[in-house]
Order: sequence, then structure tokens, then C-alpha cells
Amino acid sequence: MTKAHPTDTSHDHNLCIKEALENAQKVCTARGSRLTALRERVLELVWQSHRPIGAYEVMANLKQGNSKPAQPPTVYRALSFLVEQGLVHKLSSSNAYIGCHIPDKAHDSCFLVCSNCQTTIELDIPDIKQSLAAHAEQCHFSINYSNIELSGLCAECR
Amino acid sequence: MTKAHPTDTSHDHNLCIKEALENAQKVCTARGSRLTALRERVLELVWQSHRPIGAYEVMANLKQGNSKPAQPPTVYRALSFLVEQGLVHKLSSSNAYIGCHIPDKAHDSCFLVCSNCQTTIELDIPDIKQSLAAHAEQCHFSINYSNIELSGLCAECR
DNA sequence: ATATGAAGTGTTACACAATAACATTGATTA
DNA sequence: TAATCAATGTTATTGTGTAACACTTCATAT
Ligand SMILES: [Zn+2]
Ligand SMILES: [Zn+2]
Ligand SMILES: [Zn+2]
Ligand SMILES: [Zn+2]
Repeated sequence: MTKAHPTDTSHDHNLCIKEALENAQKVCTARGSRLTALRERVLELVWQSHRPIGAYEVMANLKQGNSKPAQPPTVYRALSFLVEQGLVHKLSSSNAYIGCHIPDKAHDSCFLVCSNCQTTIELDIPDIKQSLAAHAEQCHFSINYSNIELSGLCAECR
Repeated sequence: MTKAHPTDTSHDHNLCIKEALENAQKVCTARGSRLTALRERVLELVWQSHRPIGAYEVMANLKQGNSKPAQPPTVYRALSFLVEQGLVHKLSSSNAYIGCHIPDKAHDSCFLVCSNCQTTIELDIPDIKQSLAAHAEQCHFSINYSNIELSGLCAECR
């Protein structure tokens, strides 16, 4: 059973959100970390769409919604927690956050960001990591973290 | 003749700077773009070391040196020009800039950033790009720009 | 040479992104 | 229950980047 791509506009996104929240609960329970109401709410907001969302946008949504309004430190702390737990990734080229769909699996992320609609797909590509490590080794360089962000056009937009 | 790696602390860095400035002149002349005194000075400051430098650090150095002090927009404009011309790359994960050593050659960059000393090596890895493009194509995604930043330990630091 | 327009730089003010420091609240445990 | 630590609230500040407009410099055409 293959999963629908986020670029498939007809997919049931409520299911994406539901799964993400369930996965988060599982992951946090397993690790003994606390997914508080605030953190869960922020995670839900990050999962609003398959486009990266900025910290201040999250904050604005908190204010609008039924949640209590929050200041920047509150939002950044929640986001930091989610990133630490691997539930959310940060895209440094746009200072924005996106939910991870495989938070229970250790992986090196590779993001495809559509330059037209911002829809973002996360790929887990072990072979690329191997290849990069080999190249790096030739410079006597050992990799321990990779940040790969590719921009282009998604299926819908091209 | 192989070139010394930036991580080789005994290399003649004045030569790096000299070559970078010469290359810049060539590239700009060939393209009919203007490498003004300010832009050249900023490029020289970026090439101060093989570590990425922030815009505000460049600005501070301009103030200290014999150059005229400059405001943020001035510095950012110069940096933007240099990035457009491919003379400098921006590392988004650290909001910092580093000189390109192959500005005359179209390439997709891959950066190895030492997490201990920040020394950064730029690799041109066409095969990785091919591989990434192939993976992306499976999601019906076409890549037109890649940002790859790897952190780890360089030869000196590990 | 002089006018004209475009490109580059100066200047001020502001917007957006992130964190420091400290107070308060809530959960856990002795 | 008291003590303790984790989480959140609050205020202020730092860091990063840009908008808008004035002024200067350079290239080109008359
Ligand atoms: Zn979805
Ligand atoms: Zn992920
Ligand atoms: Zn050097
Ligand atoms: Zn380069």
C-alpha cells in the first residue's frame, strides 16, 4: 500500500493530521517525553498543510484559534521540543517548520520544496547519504548531520 | 597539480585571496557586470578565511578597516550581487557567506562545514545531483536549485 | 561637451526571526 | 506536604534582512 503524495490535492489531509498526532503520542510515550497540550497544538498547526510554516505564523494561528495566545519564546520552545523529538523538521533556507511523517525512524532528511506552491516532500535517501559520506571522506571530513533542501517544481505546478 | 585544501593550515592563504579577486575580475569583465570597489572589498572580506562570515561581521570589518563605514542595505546589496554572480555562496543554516573557488564554472554546491572550527569546503558533485534528480523524478518533482550543507569534523579537528 | 537615464550607493526607518533573563505555574517525587 | 524539576508566561533585547527615498556615479546618445 503506497501512501498518497502531499502534492495529490485530493488526498484526505485530515488523515495526515490524525496520523501525525497519533504517531507523536506513540513516540513521546515510548521515550518518556511529554507531549503537552501546547506542544500538541503547535504540532497540529505545523501539520495544517504540507507547506513549511514560520514560527510567527504558528503564533498568529494560536492567537486566532481557540488556544491561548502565546509569545515568541513559548512558540519557539514548543517548536524546539518538536524538532528535538524528530516530530518536526526545520528548513533553514526559509526559516520554517514542517511535520515529519516518519518520526519513529532515524533518518537523514532531504526536502523537495516547490518554488511555486511551497508544498514540500520529505525523502529518506540512505544511498545519497552514503555517497556524500564517501565524497567527504576523500577530504578527510566526517559527516554527522546533513541538511539537504532542493527547490523546484512539484507535479501539480510544472 | 592538486590544490591545497583549506583545512591545510599551512597553505598560503594570501594566494587564495589573490586568485579569488583575479577570478572575480575575469568573470565580471566577461559578463559585463561591474565589480565596483565596494563589491571587491566585500568579496575580499568574505575571503578573509575559509569560514563563512555573516553580513554584520562584514559590516563591522568595513568599519574597522580603511574602507568607508556602511549600513546594512549597502552590505546586503554587495553580498547579493556577489551571490548572483556566483562569486559567493550563502549558507542558509548559518546565515553566512563564503567565497566560491570555481565561480566561472556552473555547478551545484555541496558544503562541508566543520562544527568545531567552521572551516568550510565546497564540493562540486555532479553524480549526487544526478542521483537526487532521479529520486525527485519519482515524485514527479523537477529540481532546479539545490542547497546541500553537511556538518561534521574536518581533518584538523577530528 | 552636455543631457539623459540607468546603475550603484547613502540614509533612515522598519519588519521579521530568535533568544536572554526572570517570574510563575504545574507535575513528580521524597 | 514539602521540595524539586519541568514547562510556560512575561518583558526586553539582540540578530537578520528589507522598504523607501535621496543622492551620486557611470554609460550612452545627442
Ligand atoms: Zn496531507
Ligand atoms: Zn523526517
Ligand atoms: Zn586559503
Ligand atoms: Zn561554488
